[in-house]
Amino acid sequence: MTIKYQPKEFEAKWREKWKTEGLYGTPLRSLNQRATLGAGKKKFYTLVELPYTSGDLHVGHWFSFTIPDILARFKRMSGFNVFYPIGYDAFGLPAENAAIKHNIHPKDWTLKNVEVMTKQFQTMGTMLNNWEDVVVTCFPEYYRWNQWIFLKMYERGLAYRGKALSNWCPSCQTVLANENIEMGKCWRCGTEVVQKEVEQWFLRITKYADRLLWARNPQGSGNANGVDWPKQVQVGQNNWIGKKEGINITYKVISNKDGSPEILSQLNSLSFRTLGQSKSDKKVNRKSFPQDQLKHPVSKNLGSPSIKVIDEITCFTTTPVNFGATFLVLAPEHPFVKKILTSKIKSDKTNFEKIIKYVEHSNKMTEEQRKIAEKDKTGVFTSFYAINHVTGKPIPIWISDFVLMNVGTGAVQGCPGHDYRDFEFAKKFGIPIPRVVTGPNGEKGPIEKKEDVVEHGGVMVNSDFLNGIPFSEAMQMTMDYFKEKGWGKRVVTYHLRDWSISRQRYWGTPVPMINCPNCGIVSVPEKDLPVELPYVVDFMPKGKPPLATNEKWMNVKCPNCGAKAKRDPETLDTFFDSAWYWYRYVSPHYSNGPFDKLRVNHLTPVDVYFGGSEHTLGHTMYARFFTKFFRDLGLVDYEEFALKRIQHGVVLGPDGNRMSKSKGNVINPDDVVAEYGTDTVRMYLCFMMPYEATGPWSDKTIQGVHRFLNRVWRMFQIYQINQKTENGSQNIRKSDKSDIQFSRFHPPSSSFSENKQLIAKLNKTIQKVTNDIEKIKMNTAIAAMMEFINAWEEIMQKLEGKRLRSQFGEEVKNEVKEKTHTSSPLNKTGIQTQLPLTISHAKDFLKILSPFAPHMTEEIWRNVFGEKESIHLSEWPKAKELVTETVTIPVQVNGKVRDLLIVNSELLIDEKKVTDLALKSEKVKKYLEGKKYKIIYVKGKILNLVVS
RNA sequence: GCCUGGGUGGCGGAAUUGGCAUACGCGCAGGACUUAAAAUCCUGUGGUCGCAUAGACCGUGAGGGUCCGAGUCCCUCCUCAGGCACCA
Repeated sequence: MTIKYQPKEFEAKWREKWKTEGLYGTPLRSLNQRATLGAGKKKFYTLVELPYTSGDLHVGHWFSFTIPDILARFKRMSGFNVFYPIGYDAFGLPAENAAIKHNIHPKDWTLKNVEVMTKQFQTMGTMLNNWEDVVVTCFPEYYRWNQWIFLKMYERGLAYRGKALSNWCPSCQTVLANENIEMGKCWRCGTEVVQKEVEQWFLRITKYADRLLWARNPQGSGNANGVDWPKQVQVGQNNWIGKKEGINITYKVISNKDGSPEILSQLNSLSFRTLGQSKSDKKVNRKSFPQDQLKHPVSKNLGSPSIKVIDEITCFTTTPVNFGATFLVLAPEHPFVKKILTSKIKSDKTNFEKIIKYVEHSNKMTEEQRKIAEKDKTGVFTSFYAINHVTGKPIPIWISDFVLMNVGTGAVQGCPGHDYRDFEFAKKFGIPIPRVVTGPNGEKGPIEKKEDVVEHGGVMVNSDFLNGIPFSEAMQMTMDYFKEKGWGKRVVTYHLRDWSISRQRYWGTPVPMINCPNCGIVSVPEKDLPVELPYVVDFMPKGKPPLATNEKWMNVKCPNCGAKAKRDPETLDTFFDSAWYWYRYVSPHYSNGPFDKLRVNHLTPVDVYFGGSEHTLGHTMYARFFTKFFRDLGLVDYEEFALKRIQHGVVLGPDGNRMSKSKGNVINPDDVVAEYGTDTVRMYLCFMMPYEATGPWSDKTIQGVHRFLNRVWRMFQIYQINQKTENGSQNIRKSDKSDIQFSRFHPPSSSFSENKQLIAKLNKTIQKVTNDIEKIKMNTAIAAMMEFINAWEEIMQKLEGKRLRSQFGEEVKNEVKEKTHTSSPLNKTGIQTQLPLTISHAKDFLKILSPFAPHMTEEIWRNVFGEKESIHLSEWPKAKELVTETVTIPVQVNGKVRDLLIVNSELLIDEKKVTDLALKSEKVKKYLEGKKYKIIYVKGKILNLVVS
């Protein structure tokens, strides 16, 4: 062992040793042998989102795996049976893109990456413990169970064939992922991408919408659904599910008897009852509707010989402010629009031209583009009118792309006085904007500016029988009223849509279905699983899915009737693969089902699930969905698969930008490991920022933790108890001056003179580190250990200094100077160093550092202290409650700190004594000067004297 | 736009949840050791005014409020980052 901290000399050695000693062997094997799985230690399942097989491991992977590794190691030392596995998410588009671009088969590309990444992962020194049984989602052994799950869903009606809008390249004849669209054009051929309805497989996740909602725990523990997940996820998912209670209102669309739309003049000539006269502020009883008050002329008009009802349009709304509804807007894909386009319903000629143009234009835009609000509202008039039920007036029907077909009913009623979006639309197209709700200060004037719009709250006005009723109550009344009148139906809608899972791609799980000319869609029988992905296909897009190019694979016999049939050439979304993988981790080679129920019962739910915040809405929700489905199958007996979720941030490049090859700001972990060693990189990733934060890599700050490890390393040289130094300092290199300088802490023999203060500090540090690891605050845990080393060094220096002074008087300085010049100064002085910590104390400190710096601590543990068994199998130290003799109490006068009192612990209870002590202080006296004052004393914390 | 989370020294960030703001680290300045540099070690380091290791005042995005006491709680505003389903 050399004095200088040179991690390269031992890090690889220990990793090798740990492997041969089976230190991180998977606990799964022993599970098999155990008679009862529940016996023995408590389990702790630490899970990190499985990495995608992109090739190079980057420093972000280190970040996401190192922090959980520290928790896992800590838990193991604390007596848990820890399961900390890994696997690879191996299917997906990038593999196929690489294939297209570089002419490598996706499988070869992926497997090569698995190999490279595994090597890199292993230099991280994590205790990941399933390398022999690593799960790779592109192996048939794995995706076989994807297919099994799909079939189970199909059996239960949860998987179905449906249509959805997709990005479509008309030239390549294929569906494109968003990432394959550049400036609205296909990445390969540059053709303009359009939205096209494509038939595909869906999972009925909407059936689980209510179960996926996060409900606050009534006990107010902060937990929801019995588990501890970030609020960000709970709120985000609930918004995404978007449960809304409202009403579907059906409007009658009218035209002339001959079908021509120009009826406005006729309508105008009809007499309408004037509504909207305020009926005082008298409250209306909810229960009694003014059944007969609204005898407006609608029904009469509808009976008019010149007008007929040609269609109905249903609008969904949560806020039926219907006295203020002055128009309807349809999505460009709305069936009514289709009827106009196909001339089933004839609109005015000039409008017809405009409508065709408008719809064409909006088809080209992706939904995402359409959602970007705040741009100018656009739209065309259909030339038709609907009748507002409560005002009896005809209101124009428009088409606009701000209305999305798959939200609600694809048609909205415009109430411009109480909705900003409707207001803008009405303003732009000159549609009336009546006020039906008072403003925050009771305003009743006309609505002219955006600021006048009232979206929530207020009291109804100009609304006939609703006048004077508060907004939300009035909405409920309106809904009840419409329901009673048969004009609408109360409905619950969800923003969540069914999950489209089929991809017209090669590199994924084949959909285990067969299209038979006689029987239609037929499941592949369970016994025939897996439907293996054929190696030979043409994965250049040519108007059909790549799998369809392998005739041999495509042609099968129908399992039902034996007729010639075709396989489904589509593959499953990779989110399907990752929606249940942690169950497979538990029994990676199990062949009687997706997983071994017995093991799953023992090891799950997952105790902590680490991952990126980018999966707030996608992956984690699908994973929860699958868990609930598994519960319904009787495979698990809980609703939530992870008891706790922690989401990490991103390590940015040194320039503060996201790391990317093109920017040249990528930190390659291999490089930094070569420079500082694994332990330093691990420590730095913990120390640089909180786990949830996002921030830049710093080449400077990493040197700080390296220095820290260096100091720890050197400190432990004192405990070099196998007396190497007795035989001279042959291990000290003469050229290495810094080592020699350090050697003033390096005595030939030592005695212990325990320092109470330092031992109290050690216990505090153990406590702090223990708490911080539990809370995943690794940065402050390291800070605490740094503080401890600072204190330790300081005391060592004092001991050293004291002794030197007493022995050599004023010549200390020269002595020290001389020491640094000689190669074996200690022999010369023959100093006996007093150590403030015993070996067992020192070991405790080493233990709490070991999850962070596993290699260095192991080296010291075994080589300095001569331990036979790994430090990582040792027991986590327990902090002792040590009562410190004195406590510092700040004394404030009028809230400003004026002095610090050092008070004996026993006196803390006694307010009088503490106050008396404070009053003796000159610094405090000065501010009191015989004035009257009030005493506020918080025991053991602070004393505040308030002068009036 | 909506939602979520932030704004604290030159920088990354602490602060037992209302009790000494700036722990720990980086950087910087000075010193020791070196022919020199690197490395290492020591000292200092929020701002303003002081001969100052005397002291005073000001300081946690802005403004107001509650309180003996506010980075922390309340109100109004400014601002930044992330998310908003065929992306791993």
